[in-house]
Amino acid sequence: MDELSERQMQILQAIILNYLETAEPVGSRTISRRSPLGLSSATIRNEMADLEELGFIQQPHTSAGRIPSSKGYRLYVDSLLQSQRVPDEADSRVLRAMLKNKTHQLDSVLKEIGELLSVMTRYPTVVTMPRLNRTKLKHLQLIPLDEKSAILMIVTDGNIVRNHVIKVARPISADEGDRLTKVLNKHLQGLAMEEINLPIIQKLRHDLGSDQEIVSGLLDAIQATVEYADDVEMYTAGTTNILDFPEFNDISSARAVMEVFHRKDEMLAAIRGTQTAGGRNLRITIGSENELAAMQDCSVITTTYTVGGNNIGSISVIGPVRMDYGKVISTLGNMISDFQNMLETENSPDRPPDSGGDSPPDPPGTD
Amino acid sequence: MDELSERQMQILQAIILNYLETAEPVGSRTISRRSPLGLSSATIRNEMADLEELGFIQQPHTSAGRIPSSKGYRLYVDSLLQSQRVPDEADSRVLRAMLKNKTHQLDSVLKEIGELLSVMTRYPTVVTMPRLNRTKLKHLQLIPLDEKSAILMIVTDGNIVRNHVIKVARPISADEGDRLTKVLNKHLQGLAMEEINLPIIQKLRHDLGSDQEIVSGLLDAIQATVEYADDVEMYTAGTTNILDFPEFNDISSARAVMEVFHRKDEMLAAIRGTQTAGGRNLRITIGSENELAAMQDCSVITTTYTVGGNNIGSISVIGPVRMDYGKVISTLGNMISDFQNMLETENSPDRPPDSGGDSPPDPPGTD
DNA sequence: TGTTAGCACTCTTCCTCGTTGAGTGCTAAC
DNA sequence: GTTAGCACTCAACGAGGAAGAGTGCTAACA
Repeated sequence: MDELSERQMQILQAIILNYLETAEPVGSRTISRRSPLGLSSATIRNEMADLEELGFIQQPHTSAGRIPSSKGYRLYVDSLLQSQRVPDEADSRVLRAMLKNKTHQLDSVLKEIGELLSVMTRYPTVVTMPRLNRTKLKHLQLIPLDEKSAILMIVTDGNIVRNHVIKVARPISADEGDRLTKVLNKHLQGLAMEEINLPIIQKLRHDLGSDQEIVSGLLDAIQATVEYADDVEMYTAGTTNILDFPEFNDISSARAVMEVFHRKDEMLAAIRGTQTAGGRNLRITIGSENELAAMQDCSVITTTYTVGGNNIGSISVIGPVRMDYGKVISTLGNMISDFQNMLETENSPDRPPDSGGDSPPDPPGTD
Repeated sequence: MDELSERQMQILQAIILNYLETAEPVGSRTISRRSPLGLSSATIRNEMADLEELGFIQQPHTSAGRIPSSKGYRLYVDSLLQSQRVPDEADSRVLRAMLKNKTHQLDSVLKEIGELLSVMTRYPTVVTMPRLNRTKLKHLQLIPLDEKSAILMIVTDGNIVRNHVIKVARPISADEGDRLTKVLNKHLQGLAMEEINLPIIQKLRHDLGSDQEIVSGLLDAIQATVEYADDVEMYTAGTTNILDFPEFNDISSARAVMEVFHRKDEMLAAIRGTQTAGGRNLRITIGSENELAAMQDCSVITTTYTVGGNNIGSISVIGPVRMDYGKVISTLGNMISDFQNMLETENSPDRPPDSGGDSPPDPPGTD
């Protein structure tokens, strides 16, 4: 019942390919002419009726051609995922050139990746910064600035840096800054953000000692960072690309989709909700598989990266359901492995960060 | 010739007010009925013919009512600007509450202001961060991080902080870090970014001395900051609000305008191109006064703020030409003066940093 | 039994065309 | 200077009809 015959698969595939191209319902005659099956339109019609009954395609109205359903796309995409991905050398080169020129600021690199990806695929993209709350604190430093302010700098694993300007009641001397820096590091270094709790803060407050006004400013800044770490930073790029597609040709749907793109919480939920595909670091949600009503006409392809072990962020491409899955899967797959490569050569061994990333870390999915 | 009679002014105003409300061409009968002038539609028609000849209103087609031209709006707006602005206490309170909760990070405050403004006015907003290239360097610090990296922190006037993670060929000791920090500050402190030139760099390189590999990493980071300072950071908020308005009801214009909103260079040009209105810190560009073709159906209202003297950024509201100028002018005007106030009390006299972190602004997505 | 030709039928899309109504400009009267 | 009246214009709307794409079904064929 769930098994399709070889011929049905071919017809389904033909319908999907044609529909991806034209955005118009596909008729039996078109398939009959275009596909190498050599069957008459009448035969195709019979098969189509079966495919429709099985839920793989649907008819917008009687006497129109067929369009793939989410279930149909799903089958298509899953079979696509099994095929071997071919690294695109041109794309890779563009990315590497970009990465090379960048200073090693993770957030700006990620922004660029989002932009690049949206230019390469012509779809909107969303990238999220690594979540900081599971990240270990690597270094803290208090830097006296002038009579009334100082900076608390917090560096986490993966060299992500956060600053807080603190107002201080009286000037802090360089020596005092060093002393406070030492105490801070002694208590907090190596802890994950989410491990910082009240008892630790209490002990810290005690050890920091004397000047309550300065100490509470410090603690406030730390607390702000910890709270902020729960938040996820997100960047979108190329959102207007979605308006290229005829399925968003009417204002109301265009509006709805643009609004979702800019609403952070919903966007994050949509990305997080993507289903894990067996084995590979690629999650795909197709059309009605999206929970969000406004996203039912979109598909989301998401991949994740890790920095310094376990704190992860994501890179997603969003397109109409009728998107070019093959292209996006390979482009995104190549990009993420290049990027992850960079992160790793960057963060551990001491090799010049130039090494050509030839083999992607994740082998093609089995099952 | 350029002088309008009192009656003409009243009619023009009536046309504009009606059009702002309905977005439909205004007929003579409407004015005759609605306005307190007590004139028949025929008389209004005669006056309208004159106003049209003078260029203040126009007809979309024969036998339609009149709509204001950019020239008409300009007259209206200029007269509006002369009237006294009434501070809106409610708005002010919202802003102050927001500013209070924020830590003193200029960029996040500005982002919030943009969001807030777009919620309050229901129009898209654009804020730009202060340009750094005229900003004086206040402090530099080199912080050794681990065996392979260090952080160069650069603080400018107005306490804007930039970090660069630098890869180093060998570990830097704390003492060496301090020494390099001292040299950096000696040469660069007090300079404006744009004043950093080759001779200064050369002297700096000489004084930094010994280890060429480390020094060149440092210099690269400084150069990157200087280059970056030329760039302007920009945030947009509420862009989809523009789609509420019937003038962007067709996809092509909606698309065009959304695209401009996300194209940084064009957006900055549009903001910079706004004309200065006499005396006040408010610049308004109306419809066809915009250079950019895609912006001819929009009006831009811009105001500027200054941080630490002369480095300035801007806050803009963008709406359809048919926007509620009165409301935006007063909202934006109030907001900028509150904000500027905050910046000044922040940067000179000493008040304790009022910490009131009770509720984070946006909780991450649930479930 | 699977495949195909033929045919009647269903819908959408597009064009045309008349109607309606808002609004104008002009003229003549007040 | 103001107003009533009237002929005229033009966009918007909807009905009606033709065109065309595509279907399902039936009957014939290999």
